[in-house]
Amino acid sequence: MATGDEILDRALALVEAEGAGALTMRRLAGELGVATTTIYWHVGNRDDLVTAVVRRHGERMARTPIVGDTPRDRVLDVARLIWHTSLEHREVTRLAAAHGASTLQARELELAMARELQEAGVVGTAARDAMRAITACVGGFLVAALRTDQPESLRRTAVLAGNGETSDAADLDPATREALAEPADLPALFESTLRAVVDSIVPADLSANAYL
Amino acid sequence: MATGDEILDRALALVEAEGAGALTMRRLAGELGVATTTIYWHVGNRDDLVTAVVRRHGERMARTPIVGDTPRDRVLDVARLIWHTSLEHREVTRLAAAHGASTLQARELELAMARELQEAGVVGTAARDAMRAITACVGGFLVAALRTDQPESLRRTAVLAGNGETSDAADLDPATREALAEPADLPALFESTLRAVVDSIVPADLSANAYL
DNA sequence: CCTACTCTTGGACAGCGTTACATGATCTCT
DNA sequence: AGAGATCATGTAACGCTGTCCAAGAGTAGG
Repeated sequence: MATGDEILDRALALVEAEGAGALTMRRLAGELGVATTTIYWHVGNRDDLVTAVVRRHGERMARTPIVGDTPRDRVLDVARLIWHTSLEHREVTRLAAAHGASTLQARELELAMARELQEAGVVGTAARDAMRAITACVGGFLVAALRTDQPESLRRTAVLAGNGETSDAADLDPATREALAEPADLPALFESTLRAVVDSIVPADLSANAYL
Repeated sequence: MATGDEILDRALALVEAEGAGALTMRRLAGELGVATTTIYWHVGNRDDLVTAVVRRHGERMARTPIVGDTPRDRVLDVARLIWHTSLEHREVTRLAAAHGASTLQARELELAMARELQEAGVVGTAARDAMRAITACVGGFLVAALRTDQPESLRRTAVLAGNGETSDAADLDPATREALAEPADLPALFESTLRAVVDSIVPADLSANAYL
């Protein structure tokens, strides 16, 4: 009746619809009209469940074609793709992050990035280091972006504006203080930072295949 | 008997000694030789507790003096300081991350960074954007570094090496495949990426105060 | 003395992941 | 066709979690 695939699909739908916190064994079982233990039989642990859900989602994420004229452009595109899809399915992203399985979520896309790097002439340990640096940045911006829909008190704007003891930031330029109190344009910031990082790895010269 | 400060100190010690997962209301109460409800009376929610613990730790983090000849060097130093101290107290970092309170943890140091940026001539929204970009990268590398002490199966090396279905990565250069299977030198990678990001914001020319 | 306030406690509630065990269904082999 | 193994599910419990309520101690002040 309830195959492993059905369970995973339902779990994914549940997460997307009601947030990562809604994925509990009992809840999922109820959703499927089945006993909790059935999930254990088919999928295993909750850890296994989450891992499987994240992996499945990661495979779906990688179905978007990668565009760009030069290999370097395509590397950038993969990074943007991770950023976009992760934000689009933010609840799954949150689940993956809480589980420490973000790498699993982006696995397919990271491999795609490795392929594009290879076309750009970056292979071996250099390719690995490039990927780690780029994905680290993407990940960092992602957690920053995901903090956007959090209780106000923990948002960067509130924390840095210095609620309560305002004395800390007293020696800052008023313009800076004011700027810190309102949110930044994270997508734009992501784009420019990403370019800086990629440039430091895949120089723009190489993008035209001049040296290949 | 049990003041709020004592509770927070004990909680912090507990987290540092036995990990973020050990911070439970009952456990902490037992540690203090006190009923669980006492914590609620003094500190409040568990959310409040974690927030307070992270904030307290954040204040302690900011006691290290910032060094560097030029403002730009000091910006770099603050970023490295966040990186170092967060790794040194990784359990608190983990707790903060799980709580979405990383900003709170690094608040004091981020403000210090704002001060150094100001000295480098970066103010207003430019300063805010610079901080966000830098801290996003630091945060990204941190979550990557913290993944190091995770169960093997979720580590990047294992995930990307493609356990199970090895077909996915088949079209990659063997050298790249091999490199992906073993860990990168994250601290070195962090350093170079950080420099790239900071350079894109605070040009090295400015570091000598030539334009100020 | 009695009241008011601060602090602490024990005991409960609902929810969580997980397991041992029993039950029925399905299939296979003789 | 009947016996037995395997698969698939259900019941009920264990220990853990955060949280809250009512009630009790202790200590001041009128």
